[in-house]
Parts: sequence; structure tokens; C-alpha cells
Amino acid sequence: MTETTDTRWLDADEQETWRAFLWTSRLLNEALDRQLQRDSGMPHAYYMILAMLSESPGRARTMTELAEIVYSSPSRLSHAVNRLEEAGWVRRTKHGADRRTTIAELTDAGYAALAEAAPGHVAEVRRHLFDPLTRDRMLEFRETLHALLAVLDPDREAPCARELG
Amino acid sequence: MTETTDTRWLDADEQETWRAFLWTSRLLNEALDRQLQRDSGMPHAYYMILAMLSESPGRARTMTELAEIVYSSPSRLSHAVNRLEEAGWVRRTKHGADRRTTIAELTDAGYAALAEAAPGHVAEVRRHLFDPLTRDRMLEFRETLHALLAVLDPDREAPCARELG
DNA sequence: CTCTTTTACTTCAGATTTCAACTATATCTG
DNA sequence: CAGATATAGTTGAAATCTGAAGTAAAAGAG
Repeated sequence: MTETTDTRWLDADEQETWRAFLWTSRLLNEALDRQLQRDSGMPHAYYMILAMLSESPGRARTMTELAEIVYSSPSRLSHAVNRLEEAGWVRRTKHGADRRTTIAELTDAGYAALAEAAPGHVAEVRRHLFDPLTRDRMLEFRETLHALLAVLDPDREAPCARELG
Repeated sequence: MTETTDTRWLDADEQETWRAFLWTSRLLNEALDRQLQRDSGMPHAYYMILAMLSESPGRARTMTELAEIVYSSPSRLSHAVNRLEEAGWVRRTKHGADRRTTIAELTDAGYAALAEAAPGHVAEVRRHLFDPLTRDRMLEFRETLHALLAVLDPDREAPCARELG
């Protein structure tokens, strides 16, 4: 509590890097949210839920798994799935063996909505994230992000855990 | 409208890069929000408003300037300043010459709150963003972010516009 | 000097997120 | 098996954010 330690402030380069990261992520997120909301009537967070479900075996996941995959709190996911269920894009089922767990399943309508939203969304991601970068820069960017993720989310199985053995 | 063009989907590397960026920015933002909310009772967005005001001449800015600096919509800023004013951290004044414009000014209490919040916040940024990166990686990361910002926010005066002349 | 347009900001309503309970089921302990 | 604890998920209220509409003042057009 009594933090007598001197703070090591950010130097100019760090300051600029930090703010660049902040603004970049905010602007990118806003651009994607606007595009998806305008063209497909859903926020980006909801698109991601549909996308992750579509890649899951049987297009279904337990709520807990799904929350982990989309980096969402259980509460936020629950609210979101409520809306997605209202839209008819996701269906909830009860797990047979463990009756605590709920399974969220992508409906055909949900898959169709995703399929229709995807091209515009991908175009937006490409335009803002990949078009401005050379391939090499993109790959080194990814390495940097993985280094950050390793600290931010240590428990996650590292996506680049090839060097482990 | 009739988008007959075939979508160029993301390849595996792009997909991984995109999601790494998404999760990194989300996790970092959540970490900072939690730390600031817990230790200083304010969300990160509000901290940023105080911080930007503190760096402004006279610790004051018009609402429009402030909104641009913190990359916020006028509406969001207005709501935020309402709360900051309730907290006694910011004061609104009317501009003399142009009676449309409102000036937001950091109060002494606001400066004090900022000063108290800063060390913990900076430590969190350092821990999550800079400790995991070498200096070179940090600098190249910054270049990449500037390349993205140039597209996301073309009207902004580029922070690295040295090459222009 | 009116009329129109722009600019600066606020407000309203609705949507989403957060955080703290809360319910229900399963598991573990003795 | 009874009781404690852990897990899975939901709910409700408060906070925040969004987008559209509204207000007021300034600037421009005729």
C-alpha cells in the first residue's frame, strides 16, 4: 500500500508506443463495429461469437468454453447469447450428462447471417490491418503480439509453442 | 452494393495475427480498467481524459479539442465529463469569445487524483506492454502501429512526419 | 440585415458491459 | 450419505457507450 518505490515513468518512445497502441486498437475496433452494425446489424463482439461457434465441432460449445474462446466474462456472454437467441441465430440446449452446463449452438439462420456478414467484415479487417503492412512486418507484428499475450494470458496454450520440447 | 467480387479470405498467418491483435488489445484494456477501477475508482477512459487535460496548456481544453485528443465521440466525452465534474475532478467554463464552446479544466482535486493514480497505472502498462518486449521490438512495434494509424486516421498529423519535406 | 448552414455541445433513448449476487448441480470429505 | 465446497450459468442493477435528435451560437449567402 505505502508505495515508497519511485515510479519508473515512461520515456518518450514508450509513451508514443503506448498511445499508438491504444489509439490503433480503439480506432480499429470502432471501424469494425461501425461496419458490422451498419451492414449486418450486429456488434463485432456478437459476430465473433457466431464466428467461433461456426468453427466449433457441431457448431456448438458450452457457455464456459465459448466464453474462454472469445475472451468474454460469463456474464457478458450470457447477455450476448440472450440477444443472439432472440435474433434466432443461436440456440441453447442442456447438456445431458452434466445438467449445469448449457450448450450454445449456431442455428442455420445464424450461420447464414454469419456467411452474409463475413465478406464485408473481412474486407474491413484487410483494409485496416493488412493492406498497410508488408508481409514481413505483419509476421513480426504477430510475434510481438504473442510475446504480449504470453504475459497477459499465461494459462492459454501458446499458439506458437513449437519451441517447447 | 451487389458485391460480386470474390472475398479474399484471411490466410492462416493473417488470421492468427488478427486474433492476436484483438485478444491483446482486449486483455490489455481489461487489465488496465480493472487496475484503475480497483485502485483509483475510475475507468481507463476517464483516467485518459484527466491525463490529457493535465498535459494541456492551463490544464484546460475545449470539449471538441479534448474529444479529438482522446479519440472520443463528443457524446461520450460529454457523458464522461459529467461524471468527472460530479467527482470534482473537472470544471466546465464557458469560453468568452465564442459562447458555443465549453472549456473543460482539470481541478486541483482532479490533478491530485491523477497524480495518485498514475504510478499504479504506469506500472501496469509497463508490466504488460514493455517488460515483455526488448527495446528494438518495442520500436519496431511502434513503427507498425504508426503505419496502421496512417490509414485508420489519415487526417491526424502524423507523429513521425519527419520525412515529409 | 435576414436566412441558411455550420459548429459546438448536450440530451435522450436504447444497447452493451460490469460487478455483485443468486440458483442449481456436481464433487469432495469424513 | 450429510455437509461443505466448487462449478456452470443466469440475473439485476448500475455504469458506460452509441447514434440520433435537439439546442444554441457563430459564420456565410444574398
